Amino acid sequence: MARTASAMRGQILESALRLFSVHGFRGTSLQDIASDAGCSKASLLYHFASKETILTELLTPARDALATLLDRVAGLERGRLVEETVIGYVDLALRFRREIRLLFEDIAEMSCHQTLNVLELADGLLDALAGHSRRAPSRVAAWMVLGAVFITSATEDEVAPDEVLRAEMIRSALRTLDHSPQCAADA
Amino acid sequence: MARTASAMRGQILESALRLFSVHGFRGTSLQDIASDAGCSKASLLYHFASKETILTELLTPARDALATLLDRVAGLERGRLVEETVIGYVDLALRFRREIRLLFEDIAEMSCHQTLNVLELADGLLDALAGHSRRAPSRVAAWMVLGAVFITSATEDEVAPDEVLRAEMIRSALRTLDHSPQCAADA
DNA sequence: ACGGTAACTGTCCGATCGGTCAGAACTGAC
DNA sequence: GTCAGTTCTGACCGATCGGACAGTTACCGT
Repeated sequence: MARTASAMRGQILESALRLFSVHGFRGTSLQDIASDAGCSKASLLYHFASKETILTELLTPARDALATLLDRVAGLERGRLVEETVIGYVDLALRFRREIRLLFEDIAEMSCHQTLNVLELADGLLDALAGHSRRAPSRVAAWMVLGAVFITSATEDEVAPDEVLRAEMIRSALRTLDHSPQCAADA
Repeated sequence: MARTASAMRGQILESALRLFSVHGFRGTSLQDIASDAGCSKASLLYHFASKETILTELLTPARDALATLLDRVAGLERGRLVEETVIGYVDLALRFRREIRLLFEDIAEMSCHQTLNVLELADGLLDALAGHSRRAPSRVAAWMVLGAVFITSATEDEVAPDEVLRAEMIRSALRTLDHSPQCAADA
């Protein structure tokens, strides 16, 4: 074939991003990418030094964009700081959706394929968090609480002692859901 | 050796959970688990039918606990529903921390080891979201927003059109941070 | 003491992976 | 047409993985 270098490179990156975001980095082989991109595995390694080089090249734009955002808000006073950061972060996350998805590797795959059908449970949890509401704001907020608690509890660095962490997570979650607590502090 | 069956099984599960939560499922080999548990790889497969069986057995308690929670809150009226669900979910997440961590596989590993030092950026983002505050409530809320936006934007099912999603994410995030918006709707 | 059974292991296997390499196929400049 | 240089590929390699299996060891009821 011998197309121009940049064309094949672009095709490879596109295929890689798509496959990575579905099956994860480890779950996608060079052969998978090659088949999808319509070239040989050896051709991949002609254009990219290694599998990891492909990943790096895919994530670099998102990384740079985040760095730029942090630079931009660095000098702001506290009032504007939080707001600008939030807006910028949300925009970034939406722009680099597939890149974020690939970071999750195979959480989704693992959840689906397993004997334990976690998906159904997640749906139930989501529904309860949204107070059975089907309105978009409630659903979005429910998703956010789901993710927030999930990630925060997986945090490695000790943000706070467990008791404080628990109390703050509950309060923040109820705030996220715009739910005025009735007796949030009970066990 | 021939210890009692349950003792070796327990040791294997313990080693597996620890290694999975650090290096991820795919990133941990049966040999790794065997070495850590102090037995042969063949011994693993005597106690467990396959690698995946180990994973299933590890996740089952968390799955069951979540199912129990959903059952318990199923009949509640809306006022109590949200609150009980949030508290129950937070407690579950903290109780099954390591299980959750293993679901993330190697996000952490990927972030660290790469040329792009994402960790430093994440710290910066966290700091900005917390409005430079070092107080625990602010830090926890910042972590929650970080995770919330991250996961919500990775969502596959269309919760809402992108514009709605964006607006709701921003509003919810600011609510989570207990930040009264000054002009949250601007671009 | 002995035989059955549960616990355990060394060794091997096929599959798959990321990566190498020599050379074929194609291109554009002259 | 020729030829240098780029692009691409089939075939191969070593490593590693999950798993199979026959055989060994330790335990225990009788």
